Amino acid sequence: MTDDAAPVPVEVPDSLDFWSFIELANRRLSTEYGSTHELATQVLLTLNRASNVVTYDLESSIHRPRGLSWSGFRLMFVTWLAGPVESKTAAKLTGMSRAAVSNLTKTLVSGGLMERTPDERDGRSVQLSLTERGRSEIGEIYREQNEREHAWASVLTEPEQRILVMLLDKLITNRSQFDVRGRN
Amino acid sequence: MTDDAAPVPVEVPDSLDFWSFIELANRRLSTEYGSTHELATQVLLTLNRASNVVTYDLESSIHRPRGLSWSGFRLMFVTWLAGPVESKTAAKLTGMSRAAVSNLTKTLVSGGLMERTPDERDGRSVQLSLTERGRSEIGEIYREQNEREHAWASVLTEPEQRILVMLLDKLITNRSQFDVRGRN
DNA sequence: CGCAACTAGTTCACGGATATACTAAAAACG
DNA sequence: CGTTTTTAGTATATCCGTGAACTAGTTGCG
Repeated sequence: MTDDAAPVPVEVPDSLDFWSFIELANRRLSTEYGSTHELATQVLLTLNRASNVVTYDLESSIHRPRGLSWSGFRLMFVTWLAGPVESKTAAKLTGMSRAAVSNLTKTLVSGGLMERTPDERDGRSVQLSLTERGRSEIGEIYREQNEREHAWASVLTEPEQRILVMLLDKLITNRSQFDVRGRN
Repeated sequence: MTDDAAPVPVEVPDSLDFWSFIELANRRLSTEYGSTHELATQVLLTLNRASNVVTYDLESSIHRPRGLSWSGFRLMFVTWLAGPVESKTAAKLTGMSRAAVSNLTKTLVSGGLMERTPDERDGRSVQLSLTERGRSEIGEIYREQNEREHAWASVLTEPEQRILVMLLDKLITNRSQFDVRGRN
């Protein structure tokens, strides 16, 4: 294993970008840094980058122009599809913290897109639902986003898309071997 | 196509979670909402969620405890592997905005992990590099992260991992058909 | 040359997300 | 029943990242 003292000068192509960097990383990690689980790094680096690129594109082209944040969209989307939900459940389904949901809700309620009604049975919890306007907005926004999602996904064939989903599912689901950190 | 007026009450299993929600979304979108590019939604939803779960896990188990943010790690990682880089390039390679790099650099420099030296040829730009300590830190941190990356990735066989990388690459690279929004 | 256009980096105001600590309601349990 | 523990949600402080506006250095071109 190489020591980590000197920054070995290496041919670093100056036309490097977000993507070709992964290759560079791969090369340097294996040749200079010695035994690492290099493929694992590549998988996760690629996963992250793909996700970020797509998310940023959707957020900036669709949601921001309408004054909605990415998280705002997610919360509305979840509420739209999972019916009225407890705040807690919304947090689980969107993958945000409960605090985040609480804050976001405030914004969306004051914007007239969501409603927060106290639960009758349980005095602690709150039911989130969309207002009439919220419902029609999310419908329209989803339609728009879906077109763009389609444009993204279409560079893969349908079988490829299914395999991708399957692999990602497997990556996340079969992870009971170690204790994963999750929000809350 | 169904109208988007009433929130149709539907059996929403109350044991719904982050992952099974994708199924529910799929079902409702196709049965009630009519013709959407449903598979596209599924692909991108899954992509995002997988990325978020893994990122959150790595950040909270490895980087936060050491007082480093996820972005801080990324910036150091890039600087480590791509040698001294201009701030602009670092932004490209990490996928952050130039402003983010500028802010982060301040923190890392004052923490003694990075150095910022003005470029001799171009009076506007700045070269970023790691300090001795930064270099040894990132080496150690990477080692640690890599173990956990390995644990994550190992639920897939090696060929599966390669296919996953390939599909993600394709998803992102072959997208010249439409104009993707990127930072800066 | 000299002015316009561009480029690199920084600063600032803002929104969003987190962790922590808190309030209040419900459940558990003797 | 009453006390303890758990659970739902919210307020606060803080950090991080963004876009936009700004400064300053460089390049292009008449």
